[in-house]
Amino acid sequence: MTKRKDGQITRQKILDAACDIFSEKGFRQARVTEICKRAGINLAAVNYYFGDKKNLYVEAWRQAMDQFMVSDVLPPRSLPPEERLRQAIRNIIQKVLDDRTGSHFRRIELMELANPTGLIDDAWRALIAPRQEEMFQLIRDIMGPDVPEESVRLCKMSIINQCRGYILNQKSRMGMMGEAFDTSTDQADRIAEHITCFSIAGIRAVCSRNTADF
Amino acid sequence: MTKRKDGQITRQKILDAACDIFSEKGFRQARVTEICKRAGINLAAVNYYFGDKKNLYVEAWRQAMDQFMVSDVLPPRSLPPEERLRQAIRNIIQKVLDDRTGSHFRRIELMELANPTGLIDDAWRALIAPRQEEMFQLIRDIMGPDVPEESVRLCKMSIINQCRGYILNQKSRMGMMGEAFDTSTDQADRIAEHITCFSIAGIRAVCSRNTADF
Amino acid sequence: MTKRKDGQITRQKILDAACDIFSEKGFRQARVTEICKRAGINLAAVNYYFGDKKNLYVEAWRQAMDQFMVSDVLPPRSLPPEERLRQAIRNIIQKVLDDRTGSHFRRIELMELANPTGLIDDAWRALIAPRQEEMFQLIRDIMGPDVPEESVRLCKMSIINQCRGYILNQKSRMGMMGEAFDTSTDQADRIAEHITCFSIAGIRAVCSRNTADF
Amino acid sequence: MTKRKDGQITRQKILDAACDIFSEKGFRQARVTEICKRAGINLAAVNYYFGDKKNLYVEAWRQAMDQFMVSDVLPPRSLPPEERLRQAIRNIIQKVLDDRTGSHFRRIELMELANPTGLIDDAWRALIAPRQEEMFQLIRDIMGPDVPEESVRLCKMSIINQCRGYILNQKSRMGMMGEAFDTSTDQADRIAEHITCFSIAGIRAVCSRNTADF
DNA sequence: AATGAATGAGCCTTCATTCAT
DNA sequence: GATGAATGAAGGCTCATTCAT
Repeated sequence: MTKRKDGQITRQKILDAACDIFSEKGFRQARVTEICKRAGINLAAVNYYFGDKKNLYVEAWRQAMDQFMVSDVLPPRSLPPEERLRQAIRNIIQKVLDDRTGSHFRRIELMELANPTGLIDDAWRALIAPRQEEMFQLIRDIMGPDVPEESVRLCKMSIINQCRGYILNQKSRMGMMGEAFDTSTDQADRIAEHITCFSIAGIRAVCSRNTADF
Repeated sequence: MTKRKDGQITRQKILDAACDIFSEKGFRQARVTEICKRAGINLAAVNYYFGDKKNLYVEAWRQAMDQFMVSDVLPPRSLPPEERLRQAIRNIIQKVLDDRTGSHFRRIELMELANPTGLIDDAWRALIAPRQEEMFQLIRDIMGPDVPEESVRLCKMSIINQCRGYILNQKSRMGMMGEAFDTSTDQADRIAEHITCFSIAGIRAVCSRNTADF
Repeated sequence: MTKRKDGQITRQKILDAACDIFSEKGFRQARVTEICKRAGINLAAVNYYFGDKKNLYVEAWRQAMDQFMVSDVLPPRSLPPEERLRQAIRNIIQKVLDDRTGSHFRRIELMELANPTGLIDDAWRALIAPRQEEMFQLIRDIMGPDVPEESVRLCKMSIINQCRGYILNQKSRMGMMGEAFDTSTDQADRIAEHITCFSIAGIRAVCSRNTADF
Repeated sequence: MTKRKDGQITRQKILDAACDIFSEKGFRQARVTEICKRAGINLAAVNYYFGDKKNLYVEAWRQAMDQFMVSDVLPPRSLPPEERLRQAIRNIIQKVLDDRTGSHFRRIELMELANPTGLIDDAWRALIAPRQEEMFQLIRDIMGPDVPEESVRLCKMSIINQCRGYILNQKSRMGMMGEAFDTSTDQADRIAEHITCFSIAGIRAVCSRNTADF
């Protein structure tokens, strides 16, 4: 019994280390050796528990996704849509700027977008795509039913892309240009508030442009 | 036809192939073998012309940068700032969505942000950072002198990040969610127009929020 | 018999093969492939056990040094200095002419002198230089305190160089000029005796020349 | 006519550079590229003038040998043998310690002894071995006709090895142990004088030991 | 007479994976 | 349940050599 428990603990340590490394370097650049070293376990254990690197990646991604899902509660529909958007954005940004497990999901997602392996496409489509659909609906609620679908989609892209950008900024000194953003919680809130304010105005503008056009 | 060509031609073929592969896969994941195969030359020629992979990367990046710079004329300052922003965004988006050489620069930049090698930081700082400064000034012109610098920076980030996101979408089927954006010129213009409209409204909102604060 | 052995055994086999090859060909000209072939192991095992070629070289040198040190007991100080010199020279020559592990240390040292890598300078200074200092003292004991230091040093060089020369003779047919020295133990003793006799007389001559000068 | 002259000049430049590099690094560690760079000529010229690296080595060696021979006039036989030995040793040491062309021959010889290629064995046997025979005779003249041949040979080895050692000392900081020998002409004379004094005494000692033995 | 261009062979190293215990 | 040992495949780099002009 205790033995099994140890096994699960070891497995978990590998998974945690894998999340760290994969989110930091992406699938290909991550080294199995490095993951094992960080986990403090034997190199062969990866094969023992996960078969191969690819499967470890999928499992790590699944864990990151679960951790993300658990804490990613969308704001209650009773709130006005703008307020729901505000909370959603703050939620995203806080996790993006969180150096701990909070950013694993978003970082792996980004690495996968930048350098696709195709290994997690299916899981992504099954579990994450619906979330994006919720974001779509949220924006649709703000814009009203009359604007064409493409406009809603473009607004959704604008918001998601604004948030995603901050992942990159954490990874490279290049993006900074000496503008040392400090990523404290306070800063996260200021960024989130900015994106919210910026985007709500953007949405409204796109909205009225569309209605004006027709 | 001749077996020993001009040399500059061969060099150029290597460089072009390198731009393709590096922008597609990033420095580490790019294979010198693959670059040579695409260029139709011997593996050792890379050493002959460029010394090593690192230097080839730097040279490829330099070429991508030159190609980018040549066509990246900022709008004349005589135009009102909003119009200049519109043109600047269209310029960026068109090149981002251009499958040919136009997107090399932005793609390599993205790969470098996601997986920094540090090899091009210096060139980036020297040549690209000033461009970002111009974008900063452009937004400052729109916002006026009274808003705090952080607000201007955040707006700049919002715009750049909106544009950058479309590079990711080109690389992965994941981001699409079946929303097959066609990346024709027409589509590029629609996206650019959206970002412009969205962002100008965003900028103004942030602007008035700031002045209201004080 | 078993396919997976103790590991230390394999490590030792690599090390022994490395001593052979490195002492025969020097660092640069030695081929890791050849070492592995001689050790009967896979090429990648070098990386597994030693990291890289440089480190294997350092470890091989260390082993050669240890084997050398263990049997390199200086003659007891109770003996008259001439007798101590006689024993020291015999000790050196016997190991120089020993085709087995005995000559590894001196051969690698020679290769390093002829084609320095700099990889073993530190270990050399720490462990071997003091030995040379002992030889210096031994000669100083013979010469007495009045001769200038340079004379002692030159005598030390004369003795060491006489011994070293026989390493060269073993490596090339060129030096032989058809004078097939057989390197049997008997021959080693005759060479050692010659060098001793030759050198003691030389030392005394230098000694009296110096005292005559003053 | 002038063209041919240029050709000879180029050929000579290659040869001089080859002597430098080969004597410094030995055959295998010398790089054709480096030789050409030092000669200021095209890489392919080596093949044009010399066919391949091996032949260039042989030719470089031949030139070094010629330069050596020209200046290596043995002392006149009219002098007493000890004086002839003194001059011969000074001759060797001066050239050994000469950083310019003087040391090429001895250095290449040493590298060949330490790491034989076998490429110059024949030339060595034909031209150099006789010189060693002269040295043998010189020592024989000192020792007289009664000592066994092996004793003469061992004395010859003692002298040659004493001289050879100083080549190694110039190449590695290791051999020095902080005893910075300065290799000025003055120093060369002191070393030569030491070896002479040391060796003549040594020869005599061996001599009398032998006669005493019989 | 001379050279720029190009190549092939070989080397060291990395790394995921497999084997035997 | 877990691990130390070992390996094969592949990558980047070096370098002497060859080719065409």
